[in-house]
Amino acid sequence: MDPVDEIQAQWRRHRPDLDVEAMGPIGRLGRIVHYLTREMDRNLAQFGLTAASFDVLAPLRRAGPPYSLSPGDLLATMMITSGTLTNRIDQLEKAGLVARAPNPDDRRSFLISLTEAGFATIDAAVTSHVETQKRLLSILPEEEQAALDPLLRSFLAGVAARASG
Amino acid sequence: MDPVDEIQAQWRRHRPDLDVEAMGPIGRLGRIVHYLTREMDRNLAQFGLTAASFDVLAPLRRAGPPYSLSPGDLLATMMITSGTLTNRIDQLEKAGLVARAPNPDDRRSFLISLTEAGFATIDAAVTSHVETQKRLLSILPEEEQAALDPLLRSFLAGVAARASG
DNA sequence: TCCACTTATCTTGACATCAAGATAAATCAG
DNA sequence: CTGATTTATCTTGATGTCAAGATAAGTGGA
Repeated sequence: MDPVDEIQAQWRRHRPDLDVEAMGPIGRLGRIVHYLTREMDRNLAQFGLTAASFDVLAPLRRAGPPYSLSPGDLLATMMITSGTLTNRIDQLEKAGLVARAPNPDDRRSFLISLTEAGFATIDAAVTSHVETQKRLLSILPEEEQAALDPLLRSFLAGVAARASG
Repeated sequence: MDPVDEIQAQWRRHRPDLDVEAMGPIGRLGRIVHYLTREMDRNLAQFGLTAASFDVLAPLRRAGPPYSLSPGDLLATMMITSGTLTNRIDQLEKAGLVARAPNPDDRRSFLISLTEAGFATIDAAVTSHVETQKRLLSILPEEEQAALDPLLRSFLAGVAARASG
């Protein structure tokens, strides 16, 4: 009886007409992600970053030289609204981790680039970040990790297909 | 190559020293939950609820008669801070879905109860909510659902043990 | 060329959340 | 019984997010 089982049991007692089967896996997914997120956030905080700022710096870093992308490029990878991204870039610009420059290809747009400080920060943070992820995933025995990933792949593919197309 | 694979491939090219294996399953978990959450939120919105308000009303409903709990009882089930809960209860009270009454057992505390309107709202919402969950989970073929849940159970148990004890 | 339409980004206003601290009541040791 | 500590909830101030709309520049057909 994990906490999700308890919740299902309560519903079964007080709303026996409901089919609460799906609540099990979906509830567990949510809780797992909640805990993982909290740990990853704690780790990033050591570098002065939040998940939000990490998610802007990381695409710039992994894009390779010259470490610059337009807000639109960033948005495409990020499941947030444009206003949120504007705000995140503002904060990172104030912190000196990125710089805005005019986009020579499109005067409506900008190029957001890592500064030297931004490069150093994301490089150190991502090194620690992947170690944290490895540690968190290793909570699950290796055979179970191996069994889990194909299922997540399948689920994500289905869910994304339904969301976008 | 799903979007998470693309991100890993970029890191491997530009930071070949990193072990980005764990990013795969952890990234997929996050994205799956993001999509599921969005769908569930949309469904709840039809009842004038958010995930936040649902998460207060639901424990009251499944507690059974007299459908009342203290803020502390609610907090224990809810992974949020006390200030957030205060605010949620304030909103629900304004909306007429719950009522605050003094707690006869402890004068520091209150009893939060479903009003008639609150009861009707959560009863309709949860009926639709479990149907939505069932529909979302059925994106995954049944054998894969059956394989997934034990893995999530194991992962949640490990992660929760690490978080709390 | 010109106008309508689309695209890229930013702005505004409302709201939910958290961390930290305040308040008040309960508990417990002596 | 008293003072110190703990517990339960609320308050405050800062921040991040979104939805909707504004602004400005690019695009394409007549």
